Amino acid sequence: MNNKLNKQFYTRSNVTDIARDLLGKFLWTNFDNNITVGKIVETEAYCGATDRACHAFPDKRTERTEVMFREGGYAYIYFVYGMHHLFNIVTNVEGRADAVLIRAIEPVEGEDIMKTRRSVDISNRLLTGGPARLTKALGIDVSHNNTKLSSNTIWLTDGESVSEDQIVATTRIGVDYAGDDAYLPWRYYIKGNKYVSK
DNA sequence: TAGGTGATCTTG
DNA sequence: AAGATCACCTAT
Repeated sequence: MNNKLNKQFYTRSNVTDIARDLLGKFLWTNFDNNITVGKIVETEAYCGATDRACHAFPDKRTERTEVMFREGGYAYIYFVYGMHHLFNIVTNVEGRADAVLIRAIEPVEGEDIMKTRRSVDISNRLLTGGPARLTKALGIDVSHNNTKLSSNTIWLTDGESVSEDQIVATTRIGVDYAGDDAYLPWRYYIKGNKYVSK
């Protein structure tokens, strides 16, 4: 359960498969010997070639989206609303701009460090449920953009297996600008998990 | 439910 | 060069 996910996992071509498979996986960070670990419980898939909700649509290379065109297994982190850092996992082969947004984790290790970073003293959804809450809890910000996810600062491991009947697929959050693509059921979460965002 | 906050992309 | 927009959170 602590095996690092390998390149074969990240470079598969179907981003929605990867978004589902990421549920239950463990996301680790180690900054200045502060180790924090969360179980991924909510994800969203984005596809640069076909999906209007994706920053890289339609295969548009800009300074910001360049990392999404790399081969799978890198971090795409961007800054929004003047204050929030959102963490994505780049997938597919080089030249295909797909990514999975991590929307919620459940604390596994280092919960006290997470509380300190978040400046709260709570042990519920408000600690790590929500894409900006989890990056803050894990100490991730845009300076970690482009990090290879087999590094020793940010990485993923096998975690816990999640069966198909525990997975809910529904529409993505905050993508109303995407026209019909806003209705794609590309948000996935573990049914009943308390850390899933609202 | 509204306001905060700044990078990014378009000319709204 | 300026203005709208934004894969959100917090406190009212």
